[in-house]
Amino acid sequence: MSRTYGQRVYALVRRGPPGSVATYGQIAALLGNPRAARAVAAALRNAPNGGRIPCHRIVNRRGSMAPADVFGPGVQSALLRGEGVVFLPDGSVDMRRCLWQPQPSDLPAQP
DNA sequence: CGCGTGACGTCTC
DNA sequence: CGAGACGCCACGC
Repeated sequence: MSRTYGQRVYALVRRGPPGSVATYGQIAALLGNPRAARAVAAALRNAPNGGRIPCHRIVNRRGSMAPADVFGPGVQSALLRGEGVVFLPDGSVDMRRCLWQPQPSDLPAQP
């Protein structure tokens, strides 16, 4: 089945555990293209929330989250806080502590 | 069917 | 070390 880039992104994002966050570039790199961070964002932008995709766990490389217009005013930060994500005084996520570290076992099997 | 835009990141000068 | 250009995918017009 020809899976679109978004489908692969969704599958990987779904593996992200609560309390941890991942970056666009990280997902793209895991897919094999570290320069496809924008593609990840494009896919998540149209990600079907009905598919239970924790798109709110994806933040940028600096730990800043997407504009409030995307999810809502302070919604993403509230969701992350509810999961136990640690925030820094400047309002960004503490990547040093909450960055998702995927193990080989958590990654999809290699065809 | 083609161009421009957008939740980004890496590479090059 | 800083700024600029390119790359990737999906969607709207």
